[in-house]
Amino acid sequence: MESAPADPVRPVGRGRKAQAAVRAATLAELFDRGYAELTVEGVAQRAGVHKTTVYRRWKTRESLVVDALSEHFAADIPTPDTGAVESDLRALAQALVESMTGPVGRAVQTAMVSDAGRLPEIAEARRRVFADRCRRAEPVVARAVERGELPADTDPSELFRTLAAPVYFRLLISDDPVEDGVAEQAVRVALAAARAGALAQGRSAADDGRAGGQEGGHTGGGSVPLG
Amino acid sequence: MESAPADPVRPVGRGRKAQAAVRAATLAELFDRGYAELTVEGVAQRAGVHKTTVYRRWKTRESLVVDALSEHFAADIPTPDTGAVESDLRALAQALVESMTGPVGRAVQTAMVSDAGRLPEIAEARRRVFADRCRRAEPVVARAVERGELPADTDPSELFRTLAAPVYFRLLISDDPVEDGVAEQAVRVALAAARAGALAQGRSAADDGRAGGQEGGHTGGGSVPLG
Amino acid sequence: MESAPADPVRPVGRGRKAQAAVRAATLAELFDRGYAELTVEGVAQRAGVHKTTVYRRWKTRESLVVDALSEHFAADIPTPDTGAVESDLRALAQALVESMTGPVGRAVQTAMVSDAGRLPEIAEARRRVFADRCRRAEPVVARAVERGELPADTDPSELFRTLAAPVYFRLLISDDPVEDGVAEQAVRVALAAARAGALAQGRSAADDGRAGGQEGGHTGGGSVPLG
Amino acid sequence: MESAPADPVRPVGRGRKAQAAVRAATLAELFDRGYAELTVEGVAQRAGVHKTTVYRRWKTRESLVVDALSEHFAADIPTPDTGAVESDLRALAQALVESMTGPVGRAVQTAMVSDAGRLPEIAEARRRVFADRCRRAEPVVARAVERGELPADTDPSELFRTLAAPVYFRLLISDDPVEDGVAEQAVRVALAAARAGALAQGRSAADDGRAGGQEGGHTGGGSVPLG
DNA sequence: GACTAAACGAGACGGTACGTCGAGTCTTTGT
DNA sequence: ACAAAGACTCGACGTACCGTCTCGTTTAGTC
Repeated sequence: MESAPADPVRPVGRGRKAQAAVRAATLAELFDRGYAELTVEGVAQRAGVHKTTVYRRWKTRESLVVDALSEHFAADIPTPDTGAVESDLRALAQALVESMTGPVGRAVQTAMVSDAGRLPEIAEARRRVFADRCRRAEPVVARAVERGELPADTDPSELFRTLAAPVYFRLLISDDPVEDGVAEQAVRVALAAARAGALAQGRSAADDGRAGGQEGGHTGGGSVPLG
Repeated sequence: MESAPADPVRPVGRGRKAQAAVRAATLAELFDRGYAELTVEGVAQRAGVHKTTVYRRWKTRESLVVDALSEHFAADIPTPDTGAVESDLRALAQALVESMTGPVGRAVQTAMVSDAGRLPEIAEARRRVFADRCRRAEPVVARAVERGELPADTDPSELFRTLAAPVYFRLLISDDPVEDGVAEQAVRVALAAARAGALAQGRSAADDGRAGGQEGGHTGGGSVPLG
Repeated sequence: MESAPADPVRPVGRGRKAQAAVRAATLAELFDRGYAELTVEGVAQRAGVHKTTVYRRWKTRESLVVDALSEHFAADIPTPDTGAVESDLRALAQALVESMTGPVGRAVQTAMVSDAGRLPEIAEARRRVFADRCRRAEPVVARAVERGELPADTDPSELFRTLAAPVYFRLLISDDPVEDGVAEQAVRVALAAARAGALAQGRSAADDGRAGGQEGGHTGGGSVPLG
Repeated sequence: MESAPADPVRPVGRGRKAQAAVRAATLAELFDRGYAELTVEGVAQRAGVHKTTVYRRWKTRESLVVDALSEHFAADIPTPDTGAVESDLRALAQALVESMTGPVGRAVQTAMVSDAGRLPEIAEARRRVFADRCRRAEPVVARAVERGELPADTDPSELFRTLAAPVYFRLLISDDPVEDGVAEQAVRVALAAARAGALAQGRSAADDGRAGGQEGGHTGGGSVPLG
């Protein structure tokens, strides 16, 4: 997501530290003031760096935010294999909760659905992340079905959504606290639903049929006569 | 949220129409460009009105957004009473889905969790709305318990959250489409979970213990050394 | 200078009083804040009248100022005839001094050379006033010459200017006080100069030769490349 | 009047030229439109510079005007010593005339008595300039008295005022042309008056007694009930 | 250990938008 | 009919930040 992060040859020295400071400052400002109120000058000042130093590496305010976030929103959840669905799901849910508690995680998640989420790169990353995670749930479900713990037609994506939705809902939508019990509760609900066959494939009309277009997504679209 | 929207006596003339136009333009800009990129001049131009006319009634860009949104985020969901939990919940879920599909609903909901959600009034409203809706679920649950459709200790708030979370998740977090099946699916999941006793009161540590403070909420807080 | 000041028929009632109040308020604002800082709203408020009431009678801020001043800058100096030049001149000088001491006189005179003086009507009036006054000096000089008090070729205009200049200079240019002695001093100087033949006609190249053009007058002119 | 005009080290580059252009444009606008109609945007445009560039160096419209004028209103008149009063005074008068003919001089002088003259700095400068010039006349008078050309009690300040008044009067008050003969005429009048003892010290009550307050000066004062 | 080239601090600049004030115009309401 | 009230357009104010640019000044890696 950066010009040449893999090339450790040239900018090893002084620049490296400054870059890290700027990225950290960006996250901090994102947390304190939000994307809309984030200013390059504020970030620079917070990083103890001059404005031009920021602009030297990042063309725009947007790319700065994208870069600062991109370090974190790829922090991936592992695919658990504990031998039982319940503990598998618990591991998944706890990993989710942990990834979004703490200042950095919170800042990143909040930013992802805030106005920063309208940036194409962020929107793309968000979609990719959830697609990845849904796919990550597939082996878990497969194993559970083999073990006879879940119905054969259980939809992994739907299971993952059911697991993740309450966590995100509490954190980003309803401002309810996200505490330990939340993960446990999500597991219970998802498991009960899955066992009851409520997460069977094909029953949801919306399923995964969102191939292609995705017009009118989060980023809004053309002019709409709302009035 | 307004001085006297029901009183058509005084400001009937030119001002009334202009106000409505500005509010509509604000929502449209919110949808098209997002809160961060919304400019008063853009709104004014879109409303066919001069910038100072906007500032006459709204002190700041923020209050303009708050006012434009406040007409819609109180659009309340009715308390259904159809004689059966399933249809009650279906009515609830469908009302939710309907309230956030269509350009206006989408713009409002997106704005609520975007940077506009950091505005104290918006954050307050968001919390109030969900608290209201949770309370709205109480009679539904009570009747279901009476009818023996749900366990006696079913938590209405948790039920509502389980119903609402997937809808909001798809719309705002994962950018999945929100279609007809989504409401139905949410009902199935919530019902299965409730029947399985997964939504029993007291089992969730986070329960409703968020009395008072709610410090460190969505609006971010003091400076945090993220780096 | 007004639409119909001589017609006392119609606007006797409420309007009459309001007009006077506005005019007085205009002078007061002119004195307190100066022409550049004079605002119609300030005048209206000071006059206890609504802005539109001012605009009903005066098309522009400028015409308001012109009208308010025009009552006073025509307040003419009488042509004295006391039987001796010295006392004639003294009467003239004292009339001048009196016309510009006191708040109103001071406000009017200051306004005349301030930016209000760029208004064509004001510039015109100023020129007319001084031309009139120079002409007013003619009989005084004629009689003095007859009496043998002054040289035959004494220029009345020049005499008047010599009399008036120090008074205006102190009031408007050097901010020196304009007190009783000033008039007396001006008389002595003018008399001494006239008797010494320093005010003889034709000696001043600039004399009254300013017929016509008057390009580059007080009002400034076209664009000049000063840099 | 500037930070370090003699130090050509630092701001040599782009800034220097822009500053000069803005100052020149300010004078030009002052001449063309007057102080009251002078706008920062107009000045910026005329200087071929952006508005914010003007505001970067000058906090307000007023300080811009003050700075632009301050380069010129200190342009001092030399103290002549030609060996004879008449030629000394002639040199003085001609220097005066020259300093206020030509577009820049005219603009500056006009601005000094216009509404810009209400600015404290301008008023102060105006007073200081005339005080300086009066003092400058002292050695001229002293030498003339030694030579027996003028009465011993001749007041230098009064002499200077008598010399300057007609020039300023023609330029700023009566809009008469200021031509070559004017200086000559002023010298004749001043000389005649001085020789006749009309400029003796102590005879003018107002003399230099303006110690202290000087309340109600050119800058206007508190609210006065003119009506 | 001196040299070179990059990265940096500093800050002016053209721009866009902010939120405010005042000029004039126009419409509505009350008398 | 006219005056009070006030909403509206328009233009300028003075401010903050954006992103670009050009200077000197470190300072890191090389010779």
